[in-house]
Amino acid sequence: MARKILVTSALPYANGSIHLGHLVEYIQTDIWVRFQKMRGNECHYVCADDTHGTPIMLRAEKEGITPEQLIARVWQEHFDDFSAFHIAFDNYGSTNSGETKELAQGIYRKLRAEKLIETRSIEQYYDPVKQMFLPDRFIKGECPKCHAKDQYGDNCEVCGAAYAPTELIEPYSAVSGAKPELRNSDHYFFKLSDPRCQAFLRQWTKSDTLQTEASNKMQEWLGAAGENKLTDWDISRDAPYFGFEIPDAPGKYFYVWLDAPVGYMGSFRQLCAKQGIDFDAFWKQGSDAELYHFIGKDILYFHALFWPAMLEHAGYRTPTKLFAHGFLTVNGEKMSKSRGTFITARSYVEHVKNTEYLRYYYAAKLNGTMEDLDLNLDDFVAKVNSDLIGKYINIASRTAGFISKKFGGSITKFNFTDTKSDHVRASAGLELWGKFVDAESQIADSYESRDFGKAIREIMRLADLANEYVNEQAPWVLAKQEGQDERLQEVCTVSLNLFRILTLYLKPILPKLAEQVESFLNIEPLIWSDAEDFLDGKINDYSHLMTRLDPKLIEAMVAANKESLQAAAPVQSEQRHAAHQQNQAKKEMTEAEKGFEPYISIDDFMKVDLRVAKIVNAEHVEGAEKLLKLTLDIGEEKPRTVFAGIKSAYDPELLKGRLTVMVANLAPRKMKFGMSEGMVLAASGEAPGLYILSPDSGAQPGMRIK
RNA sequence: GGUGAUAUAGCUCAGGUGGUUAGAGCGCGGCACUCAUAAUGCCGAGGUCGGUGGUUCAAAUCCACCUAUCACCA
Repeated sequence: MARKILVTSALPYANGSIHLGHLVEYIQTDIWVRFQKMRGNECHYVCADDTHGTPIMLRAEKEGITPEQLIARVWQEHFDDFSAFHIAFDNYGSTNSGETKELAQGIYRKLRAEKLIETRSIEQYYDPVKQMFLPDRFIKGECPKCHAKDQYGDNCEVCGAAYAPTELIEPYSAVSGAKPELRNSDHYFFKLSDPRCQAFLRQWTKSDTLQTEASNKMQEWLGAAGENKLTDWDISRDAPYFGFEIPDAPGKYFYVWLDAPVGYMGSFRQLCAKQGIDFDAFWKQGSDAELYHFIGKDILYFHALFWPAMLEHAGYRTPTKLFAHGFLTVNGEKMSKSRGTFITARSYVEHVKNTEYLRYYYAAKLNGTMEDLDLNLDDFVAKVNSDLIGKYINIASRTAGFISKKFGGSITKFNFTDTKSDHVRASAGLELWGKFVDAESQIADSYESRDFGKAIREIMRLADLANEYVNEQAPWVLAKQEGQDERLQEVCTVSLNLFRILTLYLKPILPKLAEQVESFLNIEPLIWSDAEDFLDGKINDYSHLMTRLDPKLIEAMVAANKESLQAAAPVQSEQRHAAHQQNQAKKEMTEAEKGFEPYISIDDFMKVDLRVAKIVNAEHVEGAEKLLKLTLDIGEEKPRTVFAGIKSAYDPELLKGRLTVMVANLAPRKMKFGMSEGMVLAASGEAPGLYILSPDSGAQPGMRIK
């Protein structure tokens, strides 16, 4: 029975171009969807542009257009990019749609009725000139840690420190340049801390909906039962904001991350209207349809916590599974504008043109886990050329000519239900053909579990066998011999049938090429259940199906992306920025470390009780990555126990008996491995290396340092 | 600082539950072939399976520690 499946990819933000990193996900999803469709399942693939939020509003303003104009333009760009890579959405919508608005507001109303919405006054920076509240990324100032100028409000790009915007020194608005002031405003919160949400999520995240790695991470975020690690989620933003107004809350808008996933539903609703699909059959609670979200591991938080909690308590079904993938690296490193490896989809299309090369390479590397995926450009060229052209295409290329030239396009008519009869000469071929057919279920399993790399390894193994077969049969020899025509025709026919099955297996990855092959072989569009079919009738003349990838094209593409360095749009993803705000409340409470004061008084210094300490014992701590457990004698009756993060630099055996310096009046701190009653001082800097202090000879344990 | 993941030939990667000389593709060297828009086949060289220590008759595979990279959290 055909499965009913709804699939989504994450919504790209309408503030930037699609790049090769994005494409990992869309290509992965598209391959999976095409596979499901070839299998005869009812599978719908929807996506949309994510269009709301302050960045969109401000960018439109900067360009002198309305947000609607901006998102319409970007929508077209995104859509064109996806089309070029053969990403076949059944509907590509926008979160700025009537459908999404209605659904988002409906979900909100239900959550409110469930008493899961709460208002609370929060204080945040306000731009008095622009008259708007400022998101962290739009506040700049001096880093409180390293004092680098012009750093963003959430973290410092120079020293990497994370902090709250209120900690910035001399903050200013990145929008107007004005000095921001703290103001209060009522915000709406989704009560994720509610016991109902906690209980639901605890169960949901463990119920086989996530990859095991992802599930483990979720348990970390959820904490142990009763730990109440989840904080409420701030879902409102104050006007002016480009988004949907919150019902019964004038001037308040849904935070962009509230309506982004609802965009999946909105886009699907559009598809339902177009094709007469029953929306509720897919979304009502208890639906027997399958729902899968392909996402990057960076947005797991939203999809595994907020989203299912929203759906559950608004009366909808929750996702069947989340498929998270890793990030893309290029040549083993993060994509970099200065190295020219931050490559946009458009730039790839302009330089390389054939997008199926990339689909193939990504497929070869995808395995269904959250591991990062490396696009090694040299390997890319080598793999595409040898696998696709050298092995696969070559099978057709080296045999089709004989069929055209000698037999006018006619292939041998085998009766394959009768393989035992008189086809002795072709038996080697038939046996091989049987192997190809038998590989079907294993390849299907690999596709189903998103281990495309495994599928490709198997397919290429078969392609190798096909080439061996051609070599053994040597059709070029047969062609020169008298009276061997029938055999020649059979060998080429078998070869082309092998090629046909390989094409079928590769079709989810190479849909365009498969179409060309179908037209060359003069057959109907291949579907999965056709694996056992055999060519029948005439084929068309072979014309080259795919040419080798010239490494010069890659070089030119990298060079071109280097040049556009200046035009760099912010790489920072909206997701990260959004995820960050989630931790904001907690961070402010814990009052992160302040930057250094220019001067402190001697009294301030005297507050620190520094003592010479003798290390009487030092040992490894089981389960600790970086800690050593030290026992320190500072002349007290009982030695102190201190955990120090110096494992990387010191062998505990060699520390025993040494004198060092400790802070004796640091408040004791309970650590996972026990109570730490002070701290040992050590020097470290940018360079690797860690150095504890030693007093000059003669110092005695317990001496005060002042 | 904490947690987790990864580390296998020059490159990219496979290697359920520990068990004969550790695999593939590409690249490289040699040979063969010439049908195929230089594409194929055969043979070969290349690895202390990140390091150290341990468990075991036996470890790439299990354990501990160390190192490096990445991610998440603080």
